[in-house]
Amino acid sequence: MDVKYSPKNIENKIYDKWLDNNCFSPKDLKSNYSIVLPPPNVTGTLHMGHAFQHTIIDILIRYNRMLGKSVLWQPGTDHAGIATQLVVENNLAKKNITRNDIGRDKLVKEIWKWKEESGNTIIQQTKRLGSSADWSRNRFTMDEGLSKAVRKVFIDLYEEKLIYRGTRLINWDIKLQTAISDLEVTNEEREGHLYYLQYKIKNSDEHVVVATTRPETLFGDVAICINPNDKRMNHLRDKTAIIPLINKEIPIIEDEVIDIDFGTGCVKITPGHDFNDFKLGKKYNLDSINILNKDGTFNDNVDPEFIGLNIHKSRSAIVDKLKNQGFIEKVDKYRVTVPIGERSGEIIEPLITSQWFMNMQELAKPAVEAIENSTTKIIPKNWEKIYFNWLNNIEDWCLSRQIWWGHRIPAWYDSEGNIYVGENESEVRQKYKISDNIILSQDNDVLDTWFSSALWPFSTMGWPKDTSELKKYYPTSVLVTGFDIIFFWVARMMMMGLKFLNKVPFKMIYIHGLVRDSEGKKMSKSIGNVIDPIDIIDGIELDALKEKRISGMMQPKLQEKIINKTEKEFPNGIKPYGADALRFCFCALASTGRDINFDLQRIEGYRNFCNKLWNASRFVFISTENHQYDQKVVFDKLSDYEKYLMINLDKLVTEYKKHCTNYRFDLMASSLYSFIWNEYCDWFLEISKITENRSQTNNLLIYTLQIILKLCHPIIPYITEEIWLEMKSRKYSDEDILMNSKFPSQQKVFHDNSLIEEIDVMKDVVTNIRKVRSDLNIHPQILLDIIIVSDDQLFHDKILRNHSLIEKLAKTNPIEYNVDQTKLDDYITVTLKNTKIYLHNANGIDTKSETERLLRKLNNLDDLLYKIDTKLKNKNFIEKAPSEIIKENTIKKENIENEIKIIKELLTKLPN
RNA sequence: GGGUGCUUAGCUCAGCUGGUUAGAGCGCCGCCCUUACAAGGCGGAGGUCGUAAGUUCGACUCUUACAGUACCCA
Repeated sequence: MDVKYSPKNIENKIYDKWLDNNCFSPKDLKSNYSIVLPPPNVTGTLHMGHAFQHTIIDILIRYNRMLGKSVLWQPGTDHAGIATQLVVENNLAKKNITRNDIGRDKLVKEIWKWKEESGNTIIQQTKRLGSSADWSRNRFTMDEGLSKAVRKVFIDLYEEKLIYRGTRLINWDIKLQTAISDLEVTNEEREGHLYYLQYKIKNSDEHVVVATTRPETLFGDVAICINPNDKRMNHLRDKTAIIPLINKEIPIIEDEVIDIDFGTGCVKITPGHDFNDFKLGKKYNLDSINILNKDGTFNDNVDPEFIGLNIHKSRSAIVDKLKNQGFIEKVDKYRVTVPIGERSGEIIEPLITSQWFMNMQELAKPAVEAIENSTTKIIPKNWEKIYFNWLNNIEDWCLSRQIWWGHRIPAWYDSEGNIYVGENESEVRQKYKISDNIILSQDNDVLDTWFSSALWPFSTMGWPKDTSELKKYYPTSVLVTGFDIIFFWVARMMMMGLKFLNKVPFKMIYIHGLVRDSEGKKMSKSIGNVIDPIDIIDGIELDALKEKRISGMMQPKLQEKIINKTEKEFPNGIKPYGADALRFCFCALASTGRDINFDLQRIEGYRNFCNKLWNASRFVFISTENHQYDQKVVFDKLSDYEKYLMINLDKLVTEYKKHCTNYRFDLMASSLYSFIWNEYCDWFLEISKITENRSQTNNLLIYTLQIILKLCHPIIPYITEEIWLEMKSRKYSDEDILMNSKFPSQQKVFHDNSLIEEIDVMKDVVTNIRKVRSDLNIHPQILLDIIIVSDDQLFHDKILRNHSLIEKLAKTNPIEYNVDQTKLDDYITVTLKNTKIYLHNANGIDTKSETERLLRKLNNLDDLLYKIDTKLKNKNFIEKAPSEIIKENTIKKENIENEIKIIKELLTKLPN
């Protein structure tokens, strides 16, 4: 083993070793465990969220593998329809080529080419994290098998009339010229205006004033609506209004949904361009008038002056014209909510078009029930509410997208517009008995990307074929994913799994939080606070980091801001911490599903932990040179401390398992951390240096290290595997590869409480002596003269039995006991319950600081005593509290009083 | 507007079904280069647990209100 721990030198080597030994593919064993990876976009690069997710999944996977299960971790990528097409289109645009120049087939070919070249970036990066997914089974949502599954689901649902074609209002992205689902639209609040428009009343001099944030849609108005309870509006009942500019007559209708307090209490109804109005329009059987072309320009349903102009750009022109003709009463400033397309960043227009939809209500029911009756459990439980809330108010899903990259809808039309759905054209002709001379053309649209992801848990396992994988690994054990895709993905997988396999896709859904920056801000390119996990693993120089963060950033102002921020936060760039430290860090931060504020300082601590483990291992190997290792540990023969260690080691295994099954990775990490650092290293390794039974202690050093390595392996696989190599080469283990080794079983050791107490006393005595040494500034090398006086025989015996440990660990001369106390005037004292520890004042001890120390302690004890005393004097407490608690407090009080007495006595003895 | 979290040491977070002298890591202070590790050792300081009421013998923990904050939905 290298003297220095350097992750760079071991990680790639170890990963290759695992690959060479085919460690990632499932073995054929009795019990099964499986996880499907949420497939990242092919266009994506690894970010902290992925790294966090992979860490958690890999911990579960490696742990269960070591428990002796057949474990499948199914990886893959998602074709990400719009995003991927955009990437390739943008590349073409650099060569001044548009998609229409080359046509559908060629564009799709280009995208496949891009996918082959660049689509694996994220997979390659992922491997750096140590992820032990079965890469040989890597799937892509547009693979032939998965596409087959998509077609089957579409056809089956169509035949059940759960998928249908309909004309209705959908979210239309003007820039991308495609429909998008409501989930892909985010609502942003922006500074805007509320326009008060006057509509003339027919056959009258009156007018009605309508408040609207979108005056330009008035060409599509079909009614004006008032609240029937609004007395101010009585004169308007049953009247007809006239749309300004185009002078079209529209009725005034009444409905209670109208908010009397908004604007004037009158609202214009534009069913063709507003979702609420669309519903109202249906209710009152009103027409829907579309005023837009697909590119967002006005069609000929508007004032001729505006035909062909972009709707967003012509608002001010329309407002001007209205103003000039006196139709605008006033304009107020107003916060408006604007729908924005997630992909394009453009304002989304509600538009009436013909699309494919999936009827969700029926499919949602079993998905709700599965959670209700705990067939699938969600952890943390509070996400269930969100899940229910969405599924219980679900709207039909708009499936079709007007793009070219994706699963083309398996529907064909004849010249009369009849629809035929089937596997392919010839199958359709056969199925519907269509003769060859009738021309059929396939639907031009593709399916929403999430359609194929919804089938992921079973399409990756070969469905619709009845495969052995499905039998073995479906339902999967757990889904590990972020809350942001509960709707997009998790709920839809539940629906599809239940519909087509009659079984939930996973038994458990573990929802993890978002990884944010150290200030709790979302990591985003535009804020410039993104950290690339690879940079944490390999390290990065400041200049390179700055360059990376501003690349592709157009605004110089933003660039400057990001550069300043980066220089401030990482004045020396980022050091290479290695994948293990990153993983341990994520593990330790994965508490109860809340977001993680990622602080680099924290990772440093875990890199140090890896270093500690490395050096402790080196120490073990150095001390056990030429040792004949015996796997059997005979508990009875061990020294008291060693027994104590074994009991605690066993406790650690138990806790670890508990935490892992409860998905409390933070607790898992901290119990490992504290045992290894605070017990194994701080006490055992030190005690081992002064052992009286070298061979037995050596054996235990190795034994404990082996278990520690196994427990650590799921979290920090690289370093543990590397250390294991040494274990193996010294013939301390038969197990070749740590990752394939057997998880430690709990040992049947004695649970000896008095032993635990005894060692705790020993530690207490040592710590107290060290405390005084430090307080009094005595050099660590000087051996102290110690006298121990105890009123408590039991306590005294415990100390006596461990005297040699105390002497060596606290660096003292042989301890004396119960000497004549009158001789102790020039000693200072530490109290420990009923016991006094005297240190000889031979080294010019600073009595002033000693007095201060004692007074400080006395103060604390006084406070404590007061608290307990008031409690015990409270009648109600004595009457109502359980006797155990009262007893506990009484004993506590006695101890404190005793201690106070001793300290006071000491203070009087101290020379001033 | 509706909903859901969060608020504990300078920072990032634990604290299970109410009874602990309220914990950890990092940071900070002091001493020490002791032959596994200075990416280290030993020791220390630091908190009226967001505010206010309530339930209770007893509240960081339960209830309510309020404040701040974050996110989701409309």
